Amino acid sequence: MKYQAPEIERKWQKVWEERGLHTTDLNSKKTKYYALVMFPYPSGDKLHIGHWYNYAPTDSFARYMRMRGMNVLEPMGFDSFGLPAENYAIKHGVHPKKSIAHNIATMEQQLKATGAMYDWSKEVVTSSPEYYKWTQWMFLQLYKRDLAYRKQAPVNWCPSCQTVLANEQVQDGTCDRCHSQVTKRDLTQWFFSIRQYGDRLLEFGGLQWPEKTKLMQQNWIGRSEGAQIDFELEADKDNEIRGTGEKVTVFTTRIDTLFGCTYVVLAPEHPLAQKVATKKHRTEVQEYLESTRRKNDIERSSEEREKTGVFTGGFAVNPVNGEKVPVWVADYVLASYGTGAVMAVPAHDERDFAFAKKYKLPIRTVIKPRVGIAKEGEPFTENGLLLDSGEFTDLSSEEARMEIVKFLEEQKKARFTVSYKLRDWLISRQRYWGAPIPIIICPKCGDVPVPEKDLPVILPDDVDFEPKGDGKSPLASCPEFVKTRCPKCKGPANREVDTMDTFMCSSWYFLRYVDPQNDKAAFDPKMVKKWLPIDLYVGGPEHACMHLLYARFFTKVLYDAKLIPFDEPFTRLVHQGMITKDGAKMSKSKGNVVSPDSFVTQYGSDVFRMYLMFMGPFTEGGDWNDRGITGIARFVDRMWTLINALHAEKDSPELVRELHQTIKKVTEQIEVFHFNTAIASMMELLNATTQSGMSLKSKKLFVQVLAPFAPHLAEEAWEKLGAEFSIFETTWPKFDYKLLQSATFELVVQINGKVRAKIPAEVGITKEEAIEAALSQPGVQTQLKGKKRLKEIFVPDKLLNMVVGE
RNA sequence: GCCCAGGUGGUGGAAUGGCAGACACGUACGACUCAAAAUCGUAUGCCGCAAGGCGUGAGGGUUCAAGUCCCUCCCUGGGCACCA
Repeated sequence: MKYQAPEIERKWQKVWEERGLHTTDLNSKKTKYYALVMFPYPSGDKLHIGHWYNYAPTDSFARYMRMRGMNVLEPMGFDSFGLPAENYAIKHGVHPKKSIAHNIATMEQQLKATGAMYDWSKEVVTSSPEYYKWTQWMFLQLYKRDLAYRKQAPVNWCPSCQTVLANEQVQDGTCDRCHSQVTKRDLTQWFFSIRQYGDRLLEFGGLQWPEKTKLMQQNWIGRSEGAQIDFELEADKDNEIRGTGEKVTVFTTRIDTLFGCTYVVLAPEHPLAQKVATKKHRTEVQEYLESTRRKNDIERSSEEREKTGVFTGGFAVNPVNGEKVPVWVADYVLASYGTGAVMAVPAHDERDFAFAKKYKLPIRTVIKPRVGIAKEGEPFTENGLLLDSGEFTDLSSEEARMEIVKFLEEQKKARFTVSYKLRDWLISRQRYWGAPIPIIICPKCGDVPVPEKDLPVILPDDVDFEPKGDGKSPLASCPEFVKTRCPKCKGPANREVDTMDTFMCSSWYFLRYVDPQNDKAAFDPKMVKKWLPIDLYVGGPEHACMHLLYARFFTKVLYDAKLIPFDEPFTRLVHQGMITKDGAKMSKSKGNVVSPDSFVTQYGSDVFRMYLMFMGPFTEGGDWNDRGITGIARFVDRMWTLINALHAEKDSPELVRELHQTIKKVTEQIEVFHFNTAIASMMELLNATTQSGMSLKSKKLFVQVLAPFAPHLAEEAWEKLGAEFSIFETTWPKFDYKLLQSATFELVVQINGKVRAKIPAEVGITKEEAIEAALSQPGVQTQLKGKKRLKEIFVPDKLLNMVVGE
């Protein structure tokens, strides 16, 4: 009798829904377990293999936790604002509101067909006014805490998406959505001060996160300890510095090399770059500043490109020895990092060295290796001992870094500081499909936040949302939206027309799931206290330095505002791997997309999900292969045959041992997301029953263990075996250590580390007995002929290694 | 360039320092069948008729014993990239 997957799956999905099996009672006294997957954005209208690969195994884990007695919450929702949804709408000539409603409806049906136990009563859709009202409220909380500010700055601009991008959304100088080259624009934009949280975001105490992800965030935050040093600018009758007492502050991590500084470099955007230029050099400097402004990031940071720069004519004074050094402007110095100015030490820095060589600037060695000598013709960039450095000579780099700063600190010419690569989070977007920024710009009062009682600031429907290439938000062309009154002075004012980065929506959605219908608050603090932080969060590693960082930032801000009692949102984080086709990422443009639908129709969702889990370790992903799925299909059919076969009277001790080994293995492997080996052990157990069959009692245990992996099959089998609905309300089987023990084992006999015999032996035999047994083996005897026995290594109940020599 | 992760049969992959290749795909042969498919059974790392030998990217080392630990190098994937 073949297992009829489609019918049976439909049957149980209906029963589960009717009986409300997947509706989590948030007020239950049972221990809570919050299992969450990163919610999808409904930009296409279908679930692809990546969704399945992410969601199905996570659901299996959640089902397992449920059987472990936890009150599991597994919610689902849609991240429906943003560029992908908007671009889809533009392409299909539909209003995004319509297209996402359609796509969500389709995806909901497909998600239900996976058989996952999502609690749809807690669904969240971020583009609904009921939701984005609170996203805007979040903005106001940050604003209140002085963590949101508007500033004119050079920002990343994607000419194709017609919007600015956060630093995190630029990859290799291109837009992470459309891969167009990103250019720079000077715009006034809203930022969040995530940099202020740099140090706290570096802490991962107690979090079960992949080391790799923590490292990626640490590298992205890029904390460096160093010092700022002030170089006074030499007054020159020819420049604008004269009489102003201006100074250049540089940032360095290598204060120990200060005596080797032979020039100072300003970034082209540095405010002093023009001022310091003398009359003679002014034209040249101006031209250089112009030319760098025209270049994009790629051109500016290209490795092959030679460094360029110009001498300003100005000089700065090295505070440690009063030496006058020339001031240059060069675009190898970044305006956005440190102070936008550096002291150049060509002898001990690769970049300064290359620049000094090109422009024939002096190179002065002030650090020597502790042992040996430095290589000729290249900079020595490691720590060492100081040379020709006045009273600091002979100190180690480490000591000198402390001493020199202390010395200059007394004269107020230096101080210890910390720099971060992390930049503040730019959240303004010049696009239509997002939550409007709740700010009113009043000609009298300036930026005024929209009062909380006036939220949400509704995104108008009737707007020509297609970008017109003027770099302005489409909302700017909607006077009904723009024209408003200032909440303070009641005079006429304009609304901010930019919308918020979608990452704002996803930075707090996990709080909303536990109280999704609340129209008085973003969430009920009692519910959040009970249900968060999230026990398990599963999603792709590509979010390491975006969503995951932003969500941590938001959580810390809400914690500081005493709105929530925890400051880390995700206790355990797991990344799924990527499914490829012929080694390549699946994409519509490559035409190598594998659709789950036909496989689900043919084999059922149980088989499909189990195959995805069986392919390899969950975190590794893998290459899709049509053929392998038959292995799982056979397993399911044979399982079904076993269920329906006559129950054996009694199981052999070996089969009982095998059963308990399987329970143990599956339990252990599921905990660490090694679903592939868990399934393999169930296959072994099934293989062991082909001759003997299985007793009813054992079958039930077997089916329970299988349940998280093949929920429909298990529920049907549970019924077939005469047990009461639902298998998911039963308790996960325990394995019995006593039953795992065997009276005999196979003694492995090695000679000089090579296996020469395997002897059945009784558990607990002594070394002497083992040697005796080994010597009786003909194979061992041949190997020992003419050799001297030197010693034996005996591993009880496992192995005997005989070491022999001539 | 820097920082991670990884390299195991024809394929996906498995192995707390203790039998390399579990489990599965594929392949071959057999059973069933008029036949095919499906199913079931047997075999399947490589060389060799065999005894045996060789095998976890390469080369060294530690150890009674190394896929696993250490060193050097090569390759693949991911992240960062003029961050001073």
